[in-house]
Amino acid sequence: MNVVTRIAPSPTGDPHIGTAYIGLFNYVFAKRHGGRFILRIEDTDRSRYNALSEERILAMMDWLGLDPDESTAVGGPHSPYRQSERLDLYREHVDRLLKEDKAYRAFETAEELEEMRNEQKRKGLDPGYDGRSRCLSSQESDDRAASGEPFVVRLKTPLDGTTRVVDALRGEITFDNREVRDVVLLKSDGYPTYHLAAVVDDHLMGVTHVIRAEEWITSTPIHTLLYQAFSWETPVFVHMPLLRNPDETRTKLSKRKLDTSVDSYREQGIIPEALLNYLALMGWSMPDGREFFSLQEMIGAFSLDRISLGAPVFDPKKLRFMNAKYLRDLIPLENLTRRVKTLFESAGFAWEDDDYLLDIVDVLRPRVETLNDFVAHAGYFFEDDFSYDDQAKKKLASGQKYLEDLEREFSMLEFFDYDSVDDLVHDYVQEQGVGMGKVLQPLRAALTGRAQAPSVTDLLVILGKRKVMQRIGRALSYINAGLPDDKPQRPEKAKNATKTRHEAA
RNA sequence: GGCCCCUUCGACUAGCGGUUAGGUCACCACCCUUUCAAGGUGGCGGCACGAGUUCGAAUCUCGUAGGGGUCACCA
Repeated sequence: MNVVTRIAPSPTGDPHIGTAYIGLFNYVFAKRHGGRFILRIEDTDRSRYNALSEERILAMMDWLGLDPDESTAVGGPHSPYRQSERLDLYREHVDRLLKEDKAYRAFETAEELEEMRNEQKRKGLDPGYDGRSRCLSSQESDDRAASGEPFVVRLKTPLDGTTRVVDALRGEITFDNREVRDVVLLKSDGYPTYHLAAVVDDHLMGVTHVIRAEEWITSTPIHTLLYQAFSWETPVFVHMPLLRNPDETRTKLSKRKLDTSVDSYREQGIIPEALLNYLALMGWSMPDGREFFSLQEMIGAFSLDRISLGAPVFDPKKLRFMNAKYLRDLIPLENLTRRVKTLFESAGFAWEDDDYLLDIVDVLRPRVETLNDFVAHAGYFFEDDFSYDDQAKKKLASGQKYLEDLEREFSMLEFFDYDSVDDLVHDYVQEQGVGMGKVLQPLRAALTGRAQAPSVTDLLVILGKRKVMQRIGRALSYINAGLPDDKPQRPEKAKNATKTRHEAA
């Protein structure tokens, strides 16, 4: 079987985590079977339509590396891939259902429907369209439509019996047809609803496997009935468990409870490899239990029977952990440095030699969780006029003598390579007869303005003799000036703080 | 509320009749250590409940409870 899957996002706002999640599984399933993966834009809701959204969804997929074989961007044999451009197709199919008496026009206004629901509520009945327009004669229906009266087209669902749907993960699910309402297929504005558009497009585009979120299970009988009405073969339905909010409610992922925008994770410095890997773990596991694997490895090992049906809670903490693991262990240094370089550039950092970056990234990577952390931690590698934080000041206060000695010692050191520097420092500490920390912590503070930073030897070597001498000198004059408080007491804003920081230098 | 789906440590999960119920995150302790990390070792902690099937159930069946989804001219 030639497998075809699709993802059908609605362009209504920020690219959603859930779209990435379902996209991943559709992509992987298709690739696993040598099939095609389609991205179709479901823009049939004009009221929620967001013009920028489609582009951002495409960009998200591109960033994740889930490249569709067919889409609004790359085209394909079933163009167009934007539902708003396929209106004639839906109209055509609705006409067919109308002609075959499998659907009917309904002329109720929004107010009438509202009233109907209120009455149902009063009587304690289940709410839902009661089929009141079913009995309209075709003559009356045609006349009223011809006269320009607005109408919708509804599916004529069976009044009794059951509809069986098969979910590949759950088996057969049976619905009583009385539970299935005469849903709207075509809205009064001429746009199709999801039900009609998805079924028509999935069929026309040759979709063989519909992998979507669990929330669609209860509308699957509608789709099954539609396939039957058209005498089309139904695709295989696979309903993935719904991602849940990390709070106590356990409701489906919502932007009010969690940041669900993929763009936002990207901006935070989460890398696509990590996000994809984390999402893969939501409901699926590798046969060998490995938790870290690439998209390619997932494709190589994927099977539906390893999907678990429990509702997975999206845990940003573990996502960050996985991201950190990728940054420190899994991404090759050169590759990582390329990505960090861009961020350093936009942070306004300047450097002469890219090898400098390689060293910085190398020592910083065990200490970061996101790409952005590199920028937050690397300032002192690029700026000489940094301020000293409170802890650093304390270290400096107790280190004047050592810094003076080391300034002298370093100045006499001819080769500033790792071994020479390391030997010098160790010899010096030894001859002082004190703990390493006594000496190295003030030195670290002098070099970085912080009490927490990478190994001092690494810092010395990476910064190089010139900067080391300059920074020790600067720290000594700062100590001599009595460690002035470089933070203004006045509660004014950042502008002043920056200015004062420079003055402190 | 009706209907539908789901149920193993706090979270993600392995398990597919016989296991001291395994791993990962988080948390805690210890080790390493010039700080912070990283790393190493260990710990805490779970089969929702009740019947039944079986020599034997986390695993199969039924029921109960709990959670979620869905009941739009939104997807």
